[in-house]
Amino acid sequence: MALKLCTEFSIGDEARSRGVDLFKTLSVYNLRHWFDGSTAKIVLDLDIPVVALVNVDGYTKIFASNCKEIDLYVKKLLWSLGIYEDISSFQSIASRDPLLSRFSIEWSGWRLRSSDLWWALVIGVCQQNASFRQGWSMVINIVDIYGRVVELENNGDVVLPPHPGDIVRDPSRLIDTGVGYRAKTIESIARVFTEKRIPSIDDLQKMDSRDIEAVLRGIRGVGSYTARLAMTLALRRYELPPVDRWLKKIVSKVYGVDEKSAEDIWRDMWGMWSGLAAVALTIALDAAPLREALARIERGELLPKIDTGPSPATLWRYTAIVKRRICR
DNA sequence: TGCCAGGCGGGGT
DNA sequence: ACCCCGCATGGC
Repeated sequence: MALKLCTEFSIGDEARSRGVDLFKTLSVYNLRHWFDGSTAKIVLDLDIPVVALVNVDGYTKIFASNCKEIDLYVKKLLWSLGIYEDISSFQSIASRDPLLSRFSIEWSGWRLRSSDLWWALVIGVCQQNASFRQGWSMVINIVDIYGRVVELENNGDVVLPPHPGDIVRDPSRLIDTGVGYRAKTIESIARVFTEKRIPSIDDLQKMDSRDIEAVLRGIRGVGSYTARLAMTLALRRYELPPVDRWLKKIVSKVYGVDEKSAEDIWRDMWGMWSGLAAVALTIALDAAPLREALARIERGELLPKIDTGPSPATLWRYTAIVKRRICR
């Protein structure tokens, strides 16, 4: 399959005038498949498909098989980069926070780059009961095994994350990705999406956060953490934070509260930005495992490092972060 | 080597 | 409303 070049333009001025740092925005939580240090490949629609090439200088090309809805794609690109997201109130809360004040200044240009809802759920499931490294190695393996390469007119090619239909068609290969018992969950999510047993993104966006969470939790294997992470990553809905053991322990330690009330404290502090703040903290601490994260907080090391091995900020530099299983 | 890790659901109380 | 356990896999 080949996609046509529909349009090219620059978002550089727009990004600059809104204080958006495109390198940070494009590189964080990205993979080698979709970022090489200067250009990001952003999948705007997995069904059609639609792909944008965005350079860190802002120069952008949009590719699709059908260029009719180009205005919609441009809008979606700007939305997915968070260009128009006014995070000033997030930054003002962060400036008074012991964990994120430094991050919010040094990384003020970072915006969360949103992804497809189905894919965000897969990412969430891969983080369940696993370390950062293990979780992201699962994601990479899934792309390597199920991803589909499409050509971009005169601009090389791109590997698309698997379409849910690809998983439904042949779930057996999930075993080779190292997801273990999570395979069942990934498969049931894929089925929900292919059978359209879930409201459209537009309909979900009209719903209350609690209701969206309930819809996502209706999928077996998707609990509150995964549902909320997906809402954060795919819908830019941050009012319900994904609280895992990691965040719970850090919050209870740093703010001196019971682990049971960690979520309440976090939501009281961050309000509508709770989910974004949770993701920001993983960046600031390089997603270090709990013990190490607590030690870093103790030492006041609250900015991402570049030499700590795979981390949210450097993930894109790695092709594989753990050894791939040799298939029989 | 045997734990254990950014969850989850099912079963207990 | 809690608490507790098993669960695939890979890292240490």
